[in-house]
Amino acid sequence: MNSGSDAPQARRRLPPAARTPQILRAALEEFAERGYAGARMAAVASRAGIAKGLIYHYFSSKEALFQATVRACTQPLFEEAERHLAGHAGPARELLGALMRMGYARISADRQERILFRLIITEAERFPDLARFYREEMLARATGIARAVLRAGVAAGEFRPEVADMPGLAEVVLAPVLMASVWRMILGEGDAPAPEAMREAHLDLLLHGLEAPRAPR
Amino acid sequence: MNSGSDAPQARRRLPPAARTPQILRAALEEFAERGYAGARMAAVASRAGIAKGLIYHYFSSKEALFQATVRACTQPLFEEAERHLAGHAGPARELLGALMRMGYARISADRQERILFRLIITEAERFPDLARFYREEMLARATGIARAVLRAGVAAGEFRPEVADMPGLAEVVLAPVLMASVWRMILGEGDAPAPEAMREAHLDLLLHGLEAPRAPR
DNA sequence: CTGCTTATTGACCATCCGGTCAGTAACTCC
DNA sequence: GGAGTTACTGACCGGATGGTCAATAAGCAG
Repeated sequence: MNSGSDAPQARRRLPPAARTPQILRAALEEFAERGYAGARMAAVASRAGIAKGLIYHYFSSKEALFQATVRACTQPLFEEAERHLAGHAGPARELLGALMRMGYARISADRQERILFRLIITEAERFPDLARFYREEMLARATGIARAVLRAGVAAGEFRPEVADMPGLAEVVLAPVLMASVWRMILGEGDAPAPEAMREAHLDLLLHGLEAPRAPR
Repeated sequence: MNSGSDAPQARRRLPPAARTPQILRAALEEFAERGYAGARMAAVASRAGIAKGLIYHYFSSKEALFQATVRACTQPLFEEAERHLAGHAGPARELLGALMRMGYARISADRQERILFRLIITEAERFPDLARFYREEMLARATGIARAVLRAGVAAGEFRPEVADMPGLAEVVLAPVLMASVWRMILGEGDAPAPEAMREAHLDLLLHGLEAPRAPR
């Protein structure tokens, strides 16, 4: 099914640097489809086009494979947003709009990211390492970006001064994007609230809610 | 473990009307802790203080037990909010504040509700019935409440007229409450963003973002 | 080509788990 | 108290699954 392009047909020796990501990709698919408990090591092997035993040559157990899988996916997640943030010069409200478009677009396009999020939601309680990883490497990074935008807006006089360091505000600003993703996981593409509508409403609410009164237009 | 109060010590015959909720409660605990695939029927039986076979006297399979478990929990979920909505007379912004306090308080207090939500997130893709149930009985009800508040505010001249029927806005308004719940599931009580801070920031953002401008821009 | 290293295999094991069933006893009705 | 109903038990089964290991062969150095 998945193995059209990269599955070896016969026994084919590969250096670990090539085999490892192949296994991790297969594992992400399997964990995503079945959850941790439901995933079968034999199915991971089959998706990767290798024998089950080989997985244990690279990962000591199912749990080790799971942790490695989650970690391997978060690398490129925030890079784009952070690049955007660093390179932006214009008004904060445009930056906000651009980041919002990026966030909601990702929710629509990137199924792997939703899947990853669901895995974290599902398994964090059982794997404290995973919860810590989410908190430090994902949530903190995301709220950091939101806070930076808020502060930039205040510094430029676009936003009300109070919003610069209001506790909980970054999380509130972020939440609808994430919930759009969650709803799409639960209900599927057809029945979930439309991300574009949410994005427009979200942006409208934020701009009216954050903006300093009598904003120059 | 859980069976301090209602677990029978020896064979004790109970009418189905008493046994069924006992099994459902045990099942909720087990499903919540392990997910669908990870839950063991023997553990459900043990939590309920009965033999495994008895479960199959009441439910035909693991899946039937799961569906019944989810359905049994949603009854009282929205009743309070809807009662509040129907009985309110004052300004919409006070109604909004009251509903917000209620929502965030529930997230803090009611662990079962968070658990239920996670079960839905986790398993909806595999059980289309469950997704439909969530859409119709939970999300639609919740957005309905939010929309009613928005319309009431517009009707009273408190909110900008555009917000009465802006597509996606009800979902955006709702999202932070739900994300507060999700974060609490993932990170636990200690490390999740504080619901009180989120509530205050959320309310502040909403009131500024929804309110009709007093002075023309 | 020869021999060494190690990536790779697939049969195998022990265990666990959903589901069954034949038997048992608690409760009810007469 | 006797008979009938049915809630209840727990041993058991078949299949699935995480994990092991000895054999195998691909690639490489000489």
